[in-house]
Amino acid sequence: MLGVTFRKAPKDKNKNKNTRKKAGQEKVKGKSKPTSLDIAHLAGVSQPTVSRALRDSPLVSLETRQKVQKIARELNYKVDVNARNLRSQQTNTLALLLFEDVGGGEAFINPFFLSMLGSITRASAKAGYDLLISFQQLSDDWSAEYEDANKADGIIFLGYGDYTSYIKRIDKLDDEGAHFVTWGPVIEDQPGHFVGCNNEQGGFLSTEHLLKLGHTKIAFLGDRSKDYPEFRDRYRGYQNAHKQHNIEIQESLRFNAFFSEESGYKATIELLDSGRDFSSIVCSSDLIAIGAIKALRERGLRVPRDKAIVGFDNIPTAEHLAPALTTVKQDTFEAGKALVDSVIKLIKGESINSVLLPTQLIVRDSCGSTSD
Amino acid sequence: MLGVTFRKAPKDKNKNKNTRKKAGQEKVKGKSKPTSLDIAHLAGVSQPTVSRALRDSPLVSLETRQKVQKIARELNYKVDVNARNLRSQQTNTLALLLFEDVGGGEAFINPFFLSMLGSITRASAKAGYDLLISFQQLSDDWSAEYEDANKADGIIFLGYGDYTSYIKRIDKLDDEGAHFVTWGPVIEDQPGHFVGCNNEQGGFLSTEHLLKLGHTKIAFLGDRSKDYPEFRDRYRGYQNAHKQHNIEIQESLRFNAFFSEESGYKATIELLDSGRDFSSIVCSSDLIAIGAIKALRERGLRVPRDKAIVGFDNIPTAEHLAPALTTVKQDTFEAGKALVDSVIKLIKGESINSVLLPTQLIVRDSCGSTSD
DNA sequence: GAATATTAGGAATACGTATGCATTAAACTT
DNA sequence: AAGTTTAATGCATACGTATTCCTAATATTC
Repeated sequence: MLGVTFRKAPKDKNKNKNTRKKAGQEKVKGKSKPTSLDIAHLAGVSQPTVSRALRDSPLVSLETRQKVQKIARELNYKVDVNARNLRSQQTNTLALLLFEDVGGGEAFINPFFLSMLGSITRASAKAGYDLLISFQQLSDDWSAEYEDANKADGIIFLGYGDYTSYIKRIDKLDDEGAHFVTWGPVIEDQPGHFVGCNNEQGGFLSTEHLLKLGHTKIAFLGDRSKDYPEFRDRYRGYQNAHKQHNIEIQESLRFNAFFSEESGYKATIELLDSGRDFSSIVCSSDLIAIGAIKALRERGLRVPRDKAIVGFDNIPTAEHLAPALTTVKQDTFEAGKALVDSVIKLIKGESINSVLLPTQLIVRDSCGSTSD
Repeated sequence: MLGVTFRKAPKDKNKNKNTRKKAGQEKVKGKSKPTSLDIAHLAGVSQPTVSRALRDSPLVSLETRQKVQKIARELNYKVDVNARNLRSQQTNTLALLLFEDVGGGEAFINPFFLSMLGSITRASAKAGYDLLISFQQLSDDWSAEYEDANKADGIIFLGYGDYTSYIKRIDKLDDEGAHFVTWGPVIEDQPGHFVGCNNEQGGFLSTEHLLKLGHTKIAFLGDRSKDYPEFRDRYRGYQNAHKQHNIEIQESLRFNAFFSEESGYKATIELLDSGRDFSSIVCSSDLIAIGAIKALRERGLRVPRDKAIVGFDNIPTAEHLAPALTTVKQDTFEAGKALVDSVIKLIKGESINSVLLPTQLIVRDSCGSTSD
């Protein structure tokens, strides 16, 4: 019973074990990879039994299982994922689609997303999924063909702002029953599920911090259009904080700025050139804050002595800035976990709700005295 | 000839187009995905013809090709990559294995690698390959099963330093004829191909910069073991620069530091506590430099007035540090391109050489007067 | 106008796995 | 002791594509 014999006489000519070659390129040193059939022969069992044994199916006797697994180990056998996926119609892979409108070339990626990318990678590894990563230009005619083509079981969308430009596609995805989760503010009337930070709360925290420090003329740097809902929500927080402190908002202190250092710089210059009176700035992102600080410094203004600054995101650079930036932390670690958890639940057919993560104020030096 | 008729009468019962379900989970809204066979029927041709037509094979008449492609578009057909890969034995996918010994948990990823990750992602997208990303702990019993399991056609290894711990596996990979490229210093006697920056040149540039500024007592913060060849090479550059300027090196100014801010901090404290005389520090990485600056500042020393500092890597934070960090730039953009190019060449069976990228000194403020 | 080359497309099959069903032998029931 | 359950395994097949022949029809040659 233990004799390792071929149950099936090897089919005369075409048992071409070592003749086979990888299509095209010559793998000089490569012996062809072992298959479950090879193991079956060596173990004296059938291929299906090998398949079951390798996955520890109780349908196979313990003895057989161990024998098969031992042989597999010796041959350094690895299941061919393409065959497995094809057969089982699932891939055990998540796709991460990162939307960022870098103007091609070597423009650098927003460090906040880079952090997210890191945490998502970790989370999906921990969950036992492979992760496929891809950049998409907003301008592209992207087709989220990842699930259509059976490359992935689910999709995570990552990107700032202008989701409107691909909402129609999201609609289609939804129709097709794809499993996807989008990073960003929860948008009520949109299909799909969202994971995002509580931007309104964040805007509230940072503004309140300044108000408590006695500031009353607080500028706001962010976008005014509806294309960037996270900015809109941060502004709402800014409004709420003012309301709660009975301080009137001056609309004229609100300036457009987007995600880059440059835009923060420009907006601040505009603000300064406008001649309007202000003592501090709430920035919608850390990059904007960096630009703002640069502009202020150029004009001979010191932070926080002359103007106080708050950022948003808590990118790695924030703590090393001079002055160290007081900012609102988005917990990328938790966010990554939540995104991955959510898609996986979707894949498994469980129903989920959108997730709203809390934000946290990180007080450092850019607002001056940290009186509480 | 143009009549769109079924060449083959649809096999009685089992043409179960819409009965089919994705194994396991119910895709409530999901119609089953169209296959090449579906298109074949609609176009009145055979499945192989569809396969050829979709890839614009000249074996198919232009007329037929267009008809098939039109139908495919209408059905939103996407080739099933698993089937394709299984059949063609290639995946059009690269695997990026990132080795970093984060102590589990939320430890953050070295920003330099994050940049590399970004550039590799871009480069591989540009080359038409999907990218599979995965973290590996050095301590793990990792098995680079990506190519074995036909998940990827080639592998990129990314990581600092201690490659010795997995060299045996690399050996095995090499034996198996896997296609892989490793980021890091070229190691002569190791199998495989490398892409790396010219660390020796970088070390030379930074040290020379200080020497030209008149410094003669220059400390070096990096690793002394052989486990981190990049550090060893940077030190060599440090030595060469001294030699060229006829300045004696003081071995006692060399301290161990690895990749973290903490280690840079500790090393600097040690250095200060040793009471040895020095006027500047060459740091083996920007993170080390950040730690060093922090330590100096704590001791009431100012950079660059009291001590000059040079870093290595040019991470995004470097320019925002106070003072802005003079450092050696590793061009992550080019590096990503080179890595991807190299693996792809390997996959295509072309022979390649290891690549040594030039480094560049970025002069900012941390070394004081930028006399030339 | 017969022989040959060319073109367009189909039939058959392989890629490697997972699963529904059938089969056999052993264990258990009454 | 005959029937029934259970355990362990094999058979056949499907997943969806790409490729290697092959065939038929048309175009080309002398």
